[in-house]
Amino acid sequence: TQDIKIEDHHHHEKDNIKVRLEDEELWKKFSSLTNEMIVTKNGRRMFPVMKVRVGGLDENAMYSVLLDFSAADNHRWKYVNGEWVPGGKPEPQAPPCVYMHPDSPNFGSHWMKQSIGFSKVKLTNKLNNHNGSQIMLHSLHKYEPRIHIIKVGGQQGTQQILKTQTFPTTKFIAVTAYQNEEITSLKIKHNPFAKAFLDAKQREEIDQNN
Amino acid sequence: TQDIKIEDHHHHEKDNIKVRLEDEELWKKFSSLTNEMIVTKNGRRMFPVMKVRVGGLDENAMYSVLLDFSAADNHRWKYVNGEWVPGGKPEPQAPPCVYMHPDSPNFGSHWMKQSIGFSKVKLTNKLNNHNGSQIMLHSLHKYEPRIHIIKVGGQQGTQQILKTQTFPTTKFIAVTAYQNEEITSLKIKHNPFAKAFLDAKQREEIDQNN
DNA sequence: GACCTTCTCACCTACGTGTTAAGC
DNA sequence: TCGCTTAACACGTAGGTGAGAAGG
Repeated sequence: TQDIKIEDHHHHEKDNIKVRLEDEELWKKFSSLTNEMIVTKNGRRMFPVMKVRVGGLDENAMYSVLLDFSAADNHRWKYVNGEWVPGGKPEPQAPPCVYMHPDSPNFGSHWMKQSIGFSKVKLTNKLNNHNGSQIMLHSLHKYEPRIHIIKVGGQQGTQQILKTQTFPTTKFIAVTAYQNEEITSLKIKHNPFAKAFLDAKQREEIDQNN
Repeated sequence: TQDIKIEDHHHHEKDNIKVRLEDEELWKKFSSLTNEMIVTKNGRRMFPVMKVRVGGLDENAMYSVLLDFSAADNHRWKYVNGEWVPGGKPEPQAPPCVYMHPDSPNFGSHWMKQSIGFSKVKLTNKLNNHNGSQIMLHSLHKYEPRIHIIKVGGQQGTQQILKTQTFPTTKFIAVTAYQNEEITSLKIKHNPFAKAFLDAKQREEIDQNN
């Protein structure tokens, strides 16, 4: 029966690959308010950061891990009266570019020994000639991040998508400036780089409660 | 005749690999004074930074690039009367650890498209349990940096050293504090992270000239 | 004492934040 | 005007320097 298990494992390699989102509680806080991500000319990091844990890879095989953003719909969105509402006309979506995790390519053992963070990816609203760290998105459109696991071939350089995983709680609307103040407060509260605004915001909230 | 060339290329793959040092003029300035590198408990970066340009790899094959430090001799060195002199007894050298460039493993095309810098490697005088970014050296011993090109095998995970290159101008003595003031001045002059001391030192030099 | 090592420090580099005012 | 975008800015994180005093 052990032989059968091993054979089974090899025949269904793809099915055994698991991709789990980390920090899901944090993502849910943002998601429940409709998450927003800033896009700038030079590119802005995501917060929260996409972070996944991968299992089921062959320790000695070579993989790349990719991140991209699928258009959640074709609408343009608008923030009116404290609510996000879809705009009028569906627009054709440009083909989404893809971000390759900087550790790529690497062995299955590398990808599985610790969680894989995408802190370095930058979201932009300009078509940049720059490096591969920037992904172009359309402002005021909704996106859903996706992780792809790719098997890196041997000498012939072939690449094959083994697994694609989406994460509904990580959906967001790209913006050039935050629309929902509650999103701003959550970002300031949890992102260490925004600590400069933490005390000020906290004081405001306290003042409002008095 | 073209077929012969291609065959020849494959038979002598190793011989075609070239590893060239960058910033050699800068290295020479330090080398002419006998270069020193600080080692600390937590690890200190090198300055100048080892930076090489590699050619002659197979674009689609997978390689890792390694850095280590061979003992230039078995002596302990001493700085007396403004000169480095070898100490008395030759000592057995511990096996040198090796630092793997963080882009490893990667395709030949990746390694060849731009120069490969080792800015992140840290030199330490303690056996650290830490990560793989630190290399342990013995203080007051002389070392010569080496670059290794390793071919990463396919499924079986084999690794084979294809090329080892040393760079005489990058030799240095590991120290816990700079001995030669001229080395200190050169480091301050060229390392951006030491800019805090640039003005002070410059003023001193100017004062000495008056 | 002489020599070498360790620790703390001020001062940088490098760059990630939301804010705000100006631009379109 | 209104809606959206841009650029300059103050204020953080994160960490790389040699100096200098203290330790061994």
